[in-house]
Amino acid sequence: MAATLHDVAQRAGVSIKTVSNVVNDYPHVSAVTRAKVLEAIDELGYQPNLSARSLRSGRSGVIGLVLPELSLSYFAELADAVIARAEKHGLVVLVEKTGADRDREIAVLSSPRMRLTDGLIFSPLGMGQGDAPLLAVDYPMILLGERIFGGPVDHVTMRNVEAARAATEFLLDSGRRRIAVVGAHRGEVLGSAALRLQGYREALEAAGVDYDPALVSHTTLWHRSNGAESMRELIGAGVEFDAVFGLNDALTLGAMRVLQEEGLRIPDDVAVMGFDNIEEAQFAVPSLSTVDPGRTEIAETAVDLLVERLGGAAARPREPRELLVDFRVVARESAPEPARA
Amino acid sequence: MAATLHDVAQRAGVSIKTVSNVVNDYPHVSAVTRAKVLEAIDELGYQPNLSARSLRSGRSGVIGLVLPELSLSYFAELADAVIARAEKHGLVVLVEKTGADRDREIAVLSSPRMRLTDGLIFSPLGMGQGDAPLLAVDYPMILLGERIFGGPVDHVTMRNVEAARAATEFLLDSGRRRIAVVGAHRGEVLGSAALRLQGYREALEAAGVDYDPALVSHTTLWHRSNGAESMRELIGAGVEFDAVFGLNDALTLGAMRVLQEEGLRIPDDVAVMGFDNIEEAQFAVPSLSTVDPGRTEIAETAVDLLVERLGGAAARPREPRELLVDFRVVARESAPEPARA
DNA sequence: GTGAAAGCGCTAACAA
DNA sequence: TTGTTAGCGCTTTCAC
Repeated sequence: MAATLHDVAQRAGVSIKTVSNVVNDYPHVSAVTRAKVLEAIDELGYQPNLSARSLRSGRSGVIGLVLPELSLSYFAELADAVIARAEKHGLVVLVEKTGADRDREIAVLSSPRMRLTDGLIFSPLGMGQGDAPLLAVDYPMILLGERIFGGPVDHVTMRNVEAARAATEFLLDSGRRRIAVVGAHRGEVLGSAALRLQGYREALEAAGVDYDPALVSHTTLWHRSNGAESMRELIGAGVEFDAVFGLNDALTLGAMRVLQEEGLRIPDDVAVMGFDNIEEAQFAVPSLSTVDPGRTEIAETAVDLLVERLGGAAARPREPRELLVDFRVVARESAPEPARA
Repeated sequence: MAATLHDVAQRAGVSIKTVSNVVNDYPHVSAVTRAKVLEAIDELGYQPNLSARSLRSGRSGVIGLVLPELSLSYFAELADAVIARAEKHGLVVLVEKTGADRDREIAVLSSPRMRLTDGLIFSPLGMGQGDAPLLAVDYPMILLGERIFGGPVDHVTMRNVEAARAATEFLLDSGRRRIAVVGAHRGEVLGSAALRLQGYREALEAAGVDYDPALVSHTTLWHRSNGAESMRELIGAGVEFDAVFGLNDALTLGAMRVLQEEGLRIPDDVAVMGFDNIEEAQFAVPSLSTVDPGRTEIAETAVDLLVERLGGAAARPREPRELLVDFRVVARESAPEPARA
């Protein structure tokens, strides 16, 4: 049986409260008493019972992280960063995955299994703008992603439109004019796909290049296989293009693979640009030019904001906040830096 | 304020115990009472307080997963599978990462932050065989990986030696004789690197091919960059080889990239074989032949064993168990199936 | 089939 | 500076 505060108190010959004070670093404890207590703690191998502490204090020291899928590199790297940052605040992370399914996302918001977390970092992929009211939960929550804007909670996200626009401009600057897009979502107005496509269109327009819908291929998911498939379709349909902008890196890597199968040279025949800057992009063949959307900063900001919300009601901001992190275009072999005039 | 059992009982006009019975699906409750209670639960939006339940019952419904790093694809995919399987058992997963640091691994074993988990799935990378006694913790634990064997806990792992031997034999069968190895760990006797190297040597010996230490390159970590670096060293040293066996996929993909930078054709000049079968291997250029070590099965077995240990003491096996999952060699472009006689 | 009461281990008033 | 006491919300005997 594990030792309790009681056991420690008995052994040290003090009251349970004194032990509690020592354990919680309450300052007004005499050095002698403290030493006695610490010794007893050591001898008994005492470890506080977190369930009890949590029941009593209403705080568990656990935050929840809800993601579509951990096997997608983007989310794996995000989770890694969240866990690292949480640890700095003395918090541990409960990871839940939804498979990007709207119903499961909604369910998790009111799931009792999540009740033992102090707050949530929530990255939906199935829910949409219309579901925003559902985010008005009675615990602290930080929203990630670009499925819902202006909701009732803090929101940390990337500059999708601007970043996609910059990526497209990068390709335009290097002389490309027929830029195929991989990974659009049909009928989507918000969401990463729609926003990035919008950035693409803005860049074309600014450069006076006509938008050609034939260049835009649609997928449901954003895995490597979807990118590969889209690229086969584009090529099969005889669409001419001199560049590809993939709406995320996984898609783009899949597409790049098919380009090479087809004997197209990268970047000579086709320049390729991705989005996400996952670690893999750097070691692909050829290495993938992409947009670094500030993933680590998103993770860290999300944790920091959540911790703020967890703090005393006094320090807690009343209004939901919208935070945008910085991005940058990373030039690699698949789309080298254009020679600037 | 959230509703409690008490509130529900009051509203339904029954005792707190009856509500508890309904919540816990205790069978002997009359249909009328049950309906009344369920209605009250619904009206109040009652959600059980898991901290209280956990304090009282001694079980939290949370299991811990301790990994070196979530951003390594192998572990990300492992975590994904663990979370999926845990959910089937109604459990949620707390993920902790250690950065493969021995001290942090040891610390996490007795960390109070882990005390609110019912049990642990533990994948160390820094601890070694000598640390086996530290695994004798007083909560259920399942050990993964190949750093410690014959320890005091259940252990689920892959057939490293046999799988590496099969991979090497595959290369030998396709006529390769000078097989470079990427990712060995100097001085290691146990651990994935040592075991896989052993399999490599066994295959060579069985085929009557001499072992040449010059072909074996060493790394500390197993990231893409380490594989790339090793490959540059091998080539720089003028070592001749007609195949590469990378001790994991990430390493191998890094190495493969350098091979291509150097103008070597894969598999014509150099056949390449990895280990892990991460999703990326399938979409690399060229697609990577590799060993599927049964990652999903490892994850699922680990969760299932842990759940068994979580169960009543009656059903609990007394002796630590050692489980090995099946592997298979996956032939792709980087090392095609040899033409069998 | 249902109720009453005890207590899991801890924290936070309040007292001393 | 330290001790006493009352719960946090739930499960679990044990009666009825």
